[in-house]
Amino acid sequence: MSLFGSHDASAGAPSFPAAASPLLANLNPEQLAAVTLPAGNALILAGAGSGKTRVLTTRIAWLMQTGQVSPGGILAVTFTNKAAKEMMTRLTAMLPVNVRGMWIGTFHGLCNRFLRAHWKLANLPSTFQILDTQDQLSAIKRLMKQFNVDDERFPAKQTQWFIAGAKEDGLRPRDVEVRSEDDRKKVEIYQLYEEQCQREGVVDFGELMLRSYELLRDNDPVREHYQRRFRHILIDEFQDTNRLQYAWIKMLSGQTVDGRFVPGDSSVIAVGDDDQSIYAFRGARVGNMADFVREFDVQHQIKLEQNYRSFSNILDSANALIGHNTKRLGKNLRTEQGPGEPVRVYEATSDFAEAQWMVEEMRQLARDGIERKEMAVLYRSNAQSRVIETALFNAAVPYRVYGGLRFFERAEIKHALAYLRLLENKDDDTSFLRIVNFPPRGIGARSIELLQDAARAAGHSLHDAVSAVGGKAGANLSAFVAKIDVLREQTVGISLREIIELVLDHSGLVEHYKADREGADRIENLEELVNAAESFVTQEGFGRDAVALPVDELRQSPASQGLDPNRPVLDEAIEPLAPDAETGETLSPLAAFLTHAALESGDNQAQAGQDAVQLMTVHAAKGLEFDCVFITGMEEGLFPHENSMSDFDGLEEERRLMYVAITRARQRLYMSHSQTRMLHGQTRYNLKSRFYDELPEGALKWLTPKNQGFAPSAFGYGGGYATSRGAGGGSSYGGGGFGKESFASPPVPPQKAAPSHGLRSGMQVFHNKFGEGTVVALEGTGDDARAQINFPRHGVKWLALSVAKLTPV
DNA sequence: TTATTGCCTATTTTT
DNA sequence: TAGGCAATAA
Repeated sequence: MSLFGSHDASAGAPSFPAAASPLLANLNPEQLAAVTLPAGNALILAGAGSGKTRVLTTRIAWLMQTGQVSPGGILAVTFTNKAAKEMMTRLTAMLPVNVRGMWIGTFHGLCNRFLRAHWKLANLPSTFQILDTQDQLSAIKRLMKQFNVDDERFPAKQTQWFIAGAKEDGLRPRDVEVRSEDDRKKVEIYQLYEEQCQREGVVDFGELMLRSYELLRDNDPVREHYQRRFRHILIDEFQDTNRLQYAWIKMLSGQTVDGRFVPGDSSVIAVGDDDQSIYAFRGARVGNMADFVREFDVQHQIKLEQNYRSFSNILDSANALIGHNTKRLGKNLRTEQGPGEPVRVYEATSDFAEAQWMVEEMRQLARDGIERKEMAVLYRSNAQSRVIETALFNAAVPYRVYGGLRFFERAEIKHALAYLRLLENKDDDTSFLRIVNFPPRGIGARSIELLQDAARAAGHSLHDAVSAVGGKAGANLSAFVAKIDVLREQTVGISLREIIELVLDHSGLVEHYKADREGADRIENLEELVNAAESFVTQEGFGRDAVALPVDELRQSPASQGLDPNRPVLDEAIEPLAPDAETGETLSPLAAFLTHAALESGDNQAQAGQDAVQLMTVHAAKGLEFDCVFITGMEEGLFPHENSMSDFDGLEEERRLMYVAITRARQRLYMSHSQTRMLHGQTRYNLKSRFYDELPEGALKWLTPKNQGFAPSAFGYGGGYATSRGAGGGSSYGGGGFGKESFASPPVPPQKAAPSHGLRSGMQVFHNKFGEGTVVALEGTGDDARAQINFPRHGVKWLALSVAKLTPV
């Protein structure tokens, strides 16, 4: 196996001369090698800021331009809709190709498209709806109530996690290993949930993947068709794939013979960065990268290590930090840019002071001509944003917080969508229940219970069981169902926009929110929904994701794609596979829009485009870059997060997270921590993050004196703090070429007296019964003071300091 | 049936 | 501290 490192990148000599295409201009040797890889499976290890997306799109364009594949022969998978869109935009800019007909999208988007085309074989109704996480949870809650499952013992959230996890591992209820009574119960609920979904014609996210995986697995003609068709498969963010996604890729690109996977004729290119794997907590398996190399008999591995984003002080910090991880494929970023500014480190006395300092620093940066949208504040957990927001708000600095509710997740939008979904699929009980009594129309819990009983008895959906309920409840319910049915009839033959306007008018939603004095925003959002639908119809040609491919598109000629017709296209001879076309080949605009809404939850904040400081979690920052980055809350227990500190893998993931945070910065990087912090309404005293110790001293500049950590002799606490700005501290600012240094408000001594117990997190203590342990967290003062201590032998415990006898070691 | 109070919990998140 | 959710009173 040849390893194309930085020095012998040309060993991956393209079979097509580089000069032949302007596409290949300005690629570095590694990038060029990756773009022009010969057919075969390959792994591209793409470091942060190494031009990964460019390589990926150029590869696709090059393959098509050189006639090695037609647009229909490409399968490109990304993790987010944003990435897919970006890829299509860039591709369009490179080649006059109809990207809409191409199979470029997220795993879920592509699976949806596949299932829409083969709904019958997949045993789904043609109108199947997609449950998002919220819908799934409420479906599970409903089911558990119906079957009287003890929700103390089996919290709905946990059950949801169990089901989603099983599906991600490709396990149906009968495949799940049962090792306890609780397991048995959970599997039983899983089974019931599946039956409920099937009855209602809905699929959750995991089901989209699993169902299409199984269809490929069990249906030879279908599998063989797609295997022949997708000659080039490219997967982005491979380190984030889960077991099922990996199995899905295998299914599309080879066979398993005698339990052993044998790669097929297609070329699979996996692009990823194990150092940026930060989603293990939700099922991502970095191990897929190593498995891929082994199982796909990878002949070519290329490392993209040239970084085009950051100065070397920043990169050196990132490299040094991630070097402390043991489980790595191995990679080192380098840059041709100079050292740049040092990484600035600041210790504040309180989270409030930390935010204050940051605001001042930002003002200075702004005066130096940095745009606010080029400044980002990163934090480990969302709760940390509050103080920062307050400080920014008080200083009248515009800011934008990422995270929180997205457009299609808002309650009013979900209500409106529920009406629309019910028009499309009357059996969707989740949607039915969401709106039977919203706006309130006198249908309470009792009526709904009656209806559910009737539905269960008759084996009907709630919609169909209404006639079986008598009395006043029945009358109300009938009125509701009649309203829906009338709406459905009225929507025939009118545009999507008109359908939505009709529903908004007749559902009473708008009226309801008008009566609410805080409903103005919600009405605005509902109006925005009309706009969203409108632009969906016009821009997206409704339903790139949702529409089953017209048969013709499967065999577009190169000429019709705007490509050079003289180039040989190798896969033209594939017989098209007709979609299950019973109800026509395309979905109605409404159905397509609903799919779009479920698969793409939309932006989380509308006021984009404004020049505002960007606030987000480190996770949310992945894939983004900024001129200036502040990493805040660099404290033990926060970053690394306390819940991750106990096990080795958890800590390594925290370190990767830190690595992601550092590599977001182009020019300037700040890190800060605080001596005290309000968390959950209590003051905590955290030690500064261990990650500081893993950074190269030479790349850092401490704006406040570097605290020596906590010397046992200073057990009386507070030793360093009040004086932390002491002699000569923090004032040695070299004014770099970046602008003037600023140091606005010096740290203020803590307002509150230091706690008398003198413990600090990170300290080693001794307990008579539990032995030696490490202080993880502290809270409260006086008699209420408690310490959370990790005892290697007894686990993590909270101890009241007024009771427990602890001695420092 | 609806409004209110009180309790509980509290990483990271895309599809 | 604050938000979400469920039991409780009107």
